[in-house]
Amino acid sequence: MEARGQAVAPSLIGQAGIIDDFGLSLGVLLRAYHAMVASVLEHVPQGPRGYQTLAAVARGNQPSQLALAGCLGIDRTVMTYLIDDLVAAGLVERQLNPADRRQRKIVATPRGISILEDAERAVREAEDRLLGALDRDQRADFRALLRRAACAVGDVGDVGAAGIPCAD
Amino acid sequence: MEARGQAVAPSLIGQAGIIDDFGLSLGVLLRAYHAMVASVLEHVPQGPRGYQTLAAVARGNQPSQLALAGCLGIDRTVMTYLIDDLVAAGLVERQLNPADRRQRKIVATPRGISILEDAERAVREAEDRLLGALDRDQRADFRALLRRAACAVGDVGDVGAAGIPCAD
DNA sequence: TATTGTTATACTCTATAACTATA
DNA sequence: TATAGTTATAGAGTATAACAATA
Repeated sequence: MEARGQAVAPSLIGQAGIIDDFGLSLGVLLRAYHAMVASVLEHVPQGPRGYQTLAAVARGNQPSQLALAGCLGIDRTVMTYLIDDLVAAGLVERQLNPADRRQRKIVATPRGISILEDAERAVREAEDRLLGALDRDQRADFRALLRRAACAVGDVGDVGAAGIPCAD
Repeated sequence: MEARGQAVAPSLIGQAGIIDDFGLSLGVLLRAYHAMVASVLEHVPQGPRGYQTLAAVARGNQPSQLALAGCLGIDRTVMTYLIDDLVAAGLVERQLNPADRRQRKIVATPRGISILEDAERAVREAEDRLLGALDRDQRADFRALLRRAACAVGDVGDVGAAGIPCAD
């Protein structure tokens, strides 16, 4: 509802040497990703973030909410609300760790697993639509390069020494 | 200051089949980008966003704040504050368009151009550090694929018909 | 009547601090 | 004393609505 006349130009990204900014492209792509997967994640609370958390719960093996928050790069206070919503939706459960009763181990319910599997398919399709300008090989290349780059930056900083190395 | 013991794992991204999420990788990379360039853009108000706006002002030729906002994908109300700060820093000026006195054409000052040129070099170096896990050819590939993908999503929706086609 | 720019307001997301319980 | 989790509060960032000036 914004670009009506000819006054408002479309994105300048990629327009032959006018503006070709890496950060802007990254931001545009992430925003478009959020918009696209949001419409596909109606059964998952908190959209992409809830989906990523559910996937980390089901596919990973994190012993606590804190560990979960750490590996997703979000705050532990945010994780509380996130888990609250996932529990309310019946997708995960909080289990007390008998060995250390301060920790809550988050496990996916059967329903959570089922929803996740559907969501993974739908998200994958949305991603391919998002990368529609690239052909199959280019999409695969882009995914691989993105993964490698993100993996490397995820390892910098305070982790590293004690950290599990990024299996490339 | 978070991962001390062995309880908190580093990012799960890329860890051999545990979690390999496109959206998570994109988010991680953008956050790291923001952190990296922020430390490099001390002379540019509003960090990456101010930098992108300054670049759009200097490199593009947008007739109004609204056009500027449109091509950067931000709200016109945000653009007002952004321009306010860039003007206060002496990097751009508001010029009234005599042909349509509702519009303000934003132009870069000599100081703005100078700051921009320095910033562009510094940002480029920061980007290469960010993509340090990729070699030279891979970085070039990644930049090109990212640009093409972002360009395509930037063109969808309300623009398109009236829009300038994305010069690929 | 519609559009540009501004201002004020509200809403969302995230970060900080304080608290409880466990160790 | 330190850590896991929760809650409350505050701060960014962003979106919505109302307004003045101009077309």
